Amino acid sequence: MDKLDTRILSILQKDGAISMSNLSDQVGLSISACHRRVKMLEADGLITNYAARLNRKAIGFEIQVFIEAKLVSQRREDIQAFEAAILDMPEVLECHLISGDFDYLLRVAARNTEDYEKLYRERLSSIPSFAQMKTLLSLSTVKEFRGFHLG
Amino acid sequence: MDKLDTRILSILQKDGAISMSNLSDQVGLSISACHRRVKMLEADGLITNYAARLNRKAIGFEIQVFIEAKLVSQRREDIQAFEAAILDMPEVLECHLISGDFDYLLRVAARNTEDYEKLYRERLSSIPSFAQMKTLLSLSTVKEFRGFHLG
DNA sequence: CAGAATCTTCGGAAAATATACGATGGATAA
DNA sequence: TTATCCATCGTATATTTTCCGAAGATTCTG
Repeated sequence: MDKLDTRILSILQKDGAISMSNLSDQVGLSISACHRRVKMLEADGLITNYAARLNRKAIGFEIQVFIEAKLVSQRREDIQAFEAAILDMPEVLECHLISGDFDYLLRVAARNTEDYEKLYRERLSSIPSFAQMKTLLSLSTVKEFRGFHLG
Repeated sequence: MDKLDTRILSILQKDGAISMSNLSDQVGLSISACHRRVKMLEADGLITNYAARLNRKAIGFEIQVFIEAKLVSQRREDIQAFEAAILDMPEVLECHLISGDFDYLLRVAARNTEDYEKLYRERLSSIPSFAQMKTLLSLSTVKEFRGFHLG
């Protein structure tokens, strides 16, 4: 991954729908050379996919919450049961196994507070291996993810 | 935003580089009708942009960390100083103002532990309004963000 | 039922993407 | 040093996709 690839990735992170000719101009390559590199970056798995980013509030998700969750134990069955349950809940946008007092950090979006309360009372709390949680309500987004800082 | 728009958004969240003919097939519209709706969704701001998603580890960021941060006070100047500093740090991928014991939740990526330590000792801790933090090291990603669950 | 909205199909121009092929330049080995 | 190989580039060309308008059909709604 040289300077040119880095530059290509930086641009594509910000604008994945840019045309090849525009992209090639910006990195200083011919269209075909640029095209070849992009395909290479895709084939090598550096670019996993392209996606439309949506405006969370505009599509009706008023609430965003981070949840620190703790399990009843670190036994394999409990871990697997919890992770399977999480993977099966589309409202849980992401989930990370973490170090610290808690075991997992989740990110959840909900249309409103009722939906969120329902989710956490009826779905999260009812996972058998689930022991305890701490809710961090996102009051506002100071900085939104717009890609990694390369180079 | 009707059923068709929802369907279009769902698909574009997963694959922002899909061709119009493929997309229109999947939603059951003609190419031009589908094209019109997509442009509308963009113009209305439901779709904010398109982006390439990168494989974090493949591009060399071994470390991902969540940080809960607390300020010395909730005075306006301290808040503004902190947020300005955060916005100026490209290693901080996102930052949310949150409810709870801490004031902010950050997500940070670093190439290795040394880079991370350097970042937090030299850059984060040195923000004047910064008082205290708790690091949640991401040990593994159980579920990755792949878009909101619509409909 | 009438009007509004939205769809479909068709067509063509413009733009973008993909492919083929030859040229250049650096690295390696005789 | 020179020949050869390999990676990467650029130009040119072929193919596909996008964009946008027009005209008529269909669906929804009051």
